[in-house]
This record gives sequence, C-alpha cells and structure tokens, in this order.
Amino acid sequence: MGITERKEKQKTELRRMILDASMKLFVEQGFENVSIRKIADLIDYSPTTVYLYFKDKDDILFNLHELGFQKMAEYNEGLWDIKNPLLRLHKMGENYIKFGVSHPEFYDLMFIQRAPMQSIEKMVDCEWKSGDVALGRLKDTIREGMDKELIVKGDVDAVSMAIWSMVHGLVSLSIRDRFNKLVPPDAVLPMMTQALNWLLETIDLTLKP
Amino acid sequence: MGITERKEKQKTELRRMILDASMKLFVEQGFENVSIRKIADLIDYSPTTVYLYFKDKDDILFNLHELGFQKMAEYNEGLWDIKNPLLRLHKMGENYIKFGVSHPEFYDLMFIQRAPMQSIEKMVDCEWKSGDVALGRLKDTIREGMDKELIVKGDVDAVSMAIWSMVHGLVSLSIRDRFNKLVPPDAVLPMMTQALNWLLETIDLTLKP
DNA sequence: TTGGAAACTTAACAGTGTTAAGTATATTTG
DNA sequence: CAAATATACTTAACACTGTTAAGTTTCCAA
Repeated sequence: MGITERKEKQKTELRRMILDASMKLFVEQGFENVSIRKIADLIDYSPTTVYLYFKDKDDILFNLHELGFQKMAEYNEGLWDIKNPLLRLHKMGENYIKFGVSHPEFYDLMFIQRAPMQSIEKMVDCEWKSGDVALGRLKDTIREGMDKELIVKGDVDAVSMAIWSMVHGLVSLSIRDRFNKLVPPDAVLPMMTQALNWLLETIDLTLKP
Repeated sequence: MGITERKEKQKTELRRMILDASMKLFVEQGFENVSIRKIADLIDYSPTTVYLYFKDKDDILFNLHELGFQKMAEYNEGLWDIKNPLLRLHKMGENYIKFGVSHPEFYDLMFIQRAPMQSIEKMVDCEWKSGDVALGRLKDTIREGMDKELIVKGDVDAVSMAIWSMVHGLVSLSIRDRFNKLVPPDAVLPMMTQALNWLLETIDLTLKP
C-alpha cells in the first residue's frame, strides 16, 4: 500500500507547512497578526484549505502552545543534574523568568491567552498535559527540599502553587507592561530576580541557625 | 453664557452614555463582545459618532479600566481602620483575590489585557496612576510591618512586588483557566487562599519565638 | 473509460475598527 | 432678517477578520 502511505505523508507534510507558517507569523509579527488568510498566503493555498487540516484557529494556536512547552523544556535541560533541591528550585525559577521575558509571545499562549485552553476543553482526553508535567516537577523538587529539611515545611500543593503563581505573576505583569510605569525599564528584570530570590531565601532553612 | 454651558453639558452627557453602554455590554457579554457598532446601537447613534467622543476603542477600554479601579477601591473601604499591618496585609490579599474572582472582566482589563496600557502610552502625563496608588498602599503596609518588627525585613520594593505578583499570579491563572485541569473546580478558591496564607505566615514574625 | 472519492478553491456571510466625505442643524456675523 | 460659518451627526466605504456552503479539479480504482 505505497500509495496511501505517500498520501498520508503528503497530508502530514501540509499540516507541518501550516504550522510552520503560523509559527513564522507568530514569532515575527506577534499573536494578533496571525490570521488564517496570512497563513494561507504564506503556503500558497486558499484559506479554506487550512480548515481541512485544523478544526479552527484555536486548534492551530493550541499546537503552537505545545511547541512553546517544548521550547521551555529546552531551557530546563540539565536541570535534573542538580542534586540539591534548593539550588534546583532556584534554577527553575530563573529559567522560568528567562524563558518568559525572552519569548513573550510563547509565554502569552502558554499561560495568558484564553484561546488554546478552549481548544483543550473540546479534547476530553488531554488534561493540559504539558502544564501538569511542569507543575509536577516543581512539586517534586519542593517535596524533596522539605524531606531533606532544606526548606520550611508546609502543604506541598499550596507551596507549589504559591511559587508558580509568583513567578507567573512577575512574568505576566512584565509582559503586559504593568511594571513599565512603576520601575525604570532596565530595572524590571533585576527587580524580578530580586523578588524571586527574596522568596527563596525566605523559605531557605540553610540560611537560618 | 448659558448656551455654551448647556452644550458642554450635553457633550459630557453623551460621553457618559457611551461609557454606560460600553459598561453594560462589557459586564453582560464580556470583553470581546464590546464593539463600536454594538455600543452605537445601544445609544441609538451611528458608530462614527462614538469617534467624536473617544479617540478609539482603546480609549473607551481605558475608561472602563479606571472604573475597575474604583470598584476595587470599594472592596478596600475600611481597610485603613485596621491598625495591625499584618492583619491589614492579610485583608488586602483576601480582598484582591475576592475582587479578581468576582469581577474577572474588570480584572482582565486592569491587569491582563494589553489594550488599555497602549492608551496610557499615548497620554504622557498619566503614569498608570491607579496602579501606582494601589501598589503604594501595599508598600506602606509592608514597610510599617517591618518597622514594627511584625514581618521579616527585606527590600520593601522587592517584597511588595513579590507579594503583588503572587496574588496576581493566582488570580490571573485562575481567570485564564490554568488551574481547572490541575485542581477540582470548587477547590481552586480555597487553594488560592491557602497559598496566600502560606506566604503571609512564612513572613510573619509573630508566629516564631 | 468511467464513476466516485479526495483535495482544493471560489464566493459569500457576518462581523470587526476606522475614516473620508457629505448632510442637516444651530449659531454667529454682516 | 439673510448669508456664512461652525457644530453635530450620518452615510458609505475600506480593509480586515473567522468561517462555511457549494462548486471545481485532480487522482485512483473498478
């Protein structure tokens, strides 16, 4: 069945082309400049063809959103070589902030925009796997830190949510320009790391007698 | 000069009507369902008339955004009767979360959407006054807590940013449904307050010997 | 060779923000 | 009082958006 195989290949190829074109537009021109017509123009197909490969625009955005998680994972390569959970937690936070400010468009899609989550609503089997995995790693690190008596004890779920929320808060307020009028532009990033460091020092048991 | 006065009055009246109509649409149908044409329909004027009273759509959204801060201030009435800065900080956090989950549309406009800030860019004199004031009150409370040795000392700016970012993180992740797939729906709010409590207990000096 | 399925396009619907140009209405001026 | 001007508002259009029903072309199997 070489023919149907080749057909299948061509189909996945065009799917890839659509995603690549979306990605190109997304990275170069930002979220709100990705339109079905622009994508179609870029790959020399009619706009309606896009709908033969993706349910709707949200479906495309969801796929880009997944690519964002892949990109974020790249930032965290070698993270698990760090055996000290406190140091690892530090690095996790730093990487999170670095990723966010370096790829605001992706961060937007992954954690701010409503769009891709509506796509997830429709696909019952997916439970925001990417986000779940990332949070799971945070939880594990915090649990480990508590077990080894390196950080103050507390409900692992609550502490994880608190820490994630704080770094997300920093990144999202920065991306959406809520610090701009309060802090000089070049002081935003230092302030963010300072805030992160403060939190991690506060829960650091090794700094206290 | 009774005539020009009356004219002036009529102008501000129509301005109010436009804002009221926008508000109605905004509260009843959500952010993305506010359109110039719908506003115009509601007040029985042509869409172009709206542009005689507001520069563009962002200008209208900025005004709604300001109303959001007013609404938030209502939540914090009587806050300054609380003399204990630690208790006040607690209440501030609680109110912030309560406001966010009760008025997600307003919260969106005030702290998540990009739109109203672009309007601020254009108006040089305004330095996001509303946001600045709110953060100032947080800073004052934290400074007071540190001075009275009720909370652990640290850089006031960094600590304020950290705490604000955390509650913003909680609210914005909740509004944008990032907790939905990780926590049962009715457990989201308790988890948020738990996370807040954890942070405030961690910096509370009165709980330690 | 022909029938039918698969792949793709055309044309349209219903909506968006925004603006140039035109029309009444009301006020001021000669 | 009549003509000129300024104010308030509308019509009609432009250039977009996501999406879909219907039509066309291409390709493969019987």
